[in-house]
Amino acid sequence: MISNSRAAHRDHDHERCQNAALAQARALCQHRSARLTPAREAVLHLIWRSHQPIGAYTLIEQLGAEQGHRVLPPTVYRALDFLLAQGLIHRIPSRNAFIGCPFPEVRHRNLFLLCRRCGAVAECSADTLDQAIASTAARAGFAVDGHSLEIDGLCQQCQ
Amino acid sequence: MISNSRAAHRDHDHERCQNAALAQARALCQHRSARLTPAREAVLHLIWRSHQPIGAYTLIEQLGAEQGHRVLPPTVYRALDFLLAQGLIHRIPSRNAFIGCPFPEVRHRNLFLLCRRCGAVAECSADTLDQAIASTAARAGFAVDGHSLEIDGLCQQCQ
DNA sequence: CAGCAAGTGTAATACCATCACACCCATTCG
DNA sequence: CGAATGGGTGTGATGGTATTACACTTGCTG
Repeated sequence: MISNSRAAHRDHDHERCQNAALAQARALCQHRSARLTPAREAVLHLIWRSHQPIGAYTLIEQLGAEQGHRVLPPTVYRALDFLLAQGLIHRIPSRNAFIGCPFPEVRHRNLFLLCRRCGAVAECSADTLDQAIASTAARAGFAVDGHSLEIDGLCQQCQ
Repeated sequence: MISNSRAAHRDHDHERCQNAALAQARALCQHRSARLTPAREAVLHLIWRSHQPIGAYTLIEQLGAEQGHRVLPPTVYRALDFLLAQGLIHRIPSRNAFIGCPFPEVRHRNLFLLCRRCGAVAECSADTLDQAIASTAARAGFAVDGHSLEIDGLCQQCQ
């Protein structure tokens, strides 16, 4: 099992957390010959400002403020598409919002822990859970491509 | 484990399936003293016309056609809110769409099997999976309120 | 019958996402 | 060298999803 809940749902040195994520993203993109352009990196940076999922229009607004001029939706959505394709971020469907992926280098299936009080989202991956999903689907004769699992509740610090 | 995948993902007498769902909804609402008004029942009926999730604006359009006059969004959203609160339907976040619940009388956690080919959605509930989710969350110190699990893939008939 | 709560109708608006087209720029290759 | 190509970006318009605010009705209840 991998998880970033100890960071996401607690006080921590987020400056460091954020810088590590960006450094990793740069390294990964270089390795893949994927172009992490200034626009894309700016969006990733904004997403990593917190552990709360952020909406596309908030990004548009903040990016506009940063750059001193109006930013239009496709600019941000294109950056988001790239970051999603590279596995650097995830979309949280129930929130129509985006969150940085703490494990972009590892192929994994996701599980999000969404705290209803602080709003922070942690990401986990657990083999036992993947197996339970696979076997439940198998019992219905269903061939699994992928899944999305969001768990709502209270993180340890907010209980 | 409960599941409606044998019906949802196969040919079946859907007329019967639909009538059963409506009858059950009426009985349940009566038992709870919840008012299944004509508007609400009309929306539920439209949702049960198929096993594919249906969007709010499709409902608005179809309801307008049925009633012979323009229907506005709040009309449908209010009905949806009621049906969701009564557990008679579910929302599929990744699709922004709604699907009838085959087990409204049973308190359960949901798991949806979404077929990418035929578009039909089956609902399952499995204790082993609930336990795996609970234990994974527990390892992160997370107190679970509820969850949403969507599994994408191919149903048996579409493989 | 007054007061209240639930349900409904309507217009307007907010929020989320995509399309279509133009332009720029770096790379490639004749 | 220069045309062709393809990826990335800027911009206006549009499409799709959901909520707010306010007015009105109806049925119940004190």
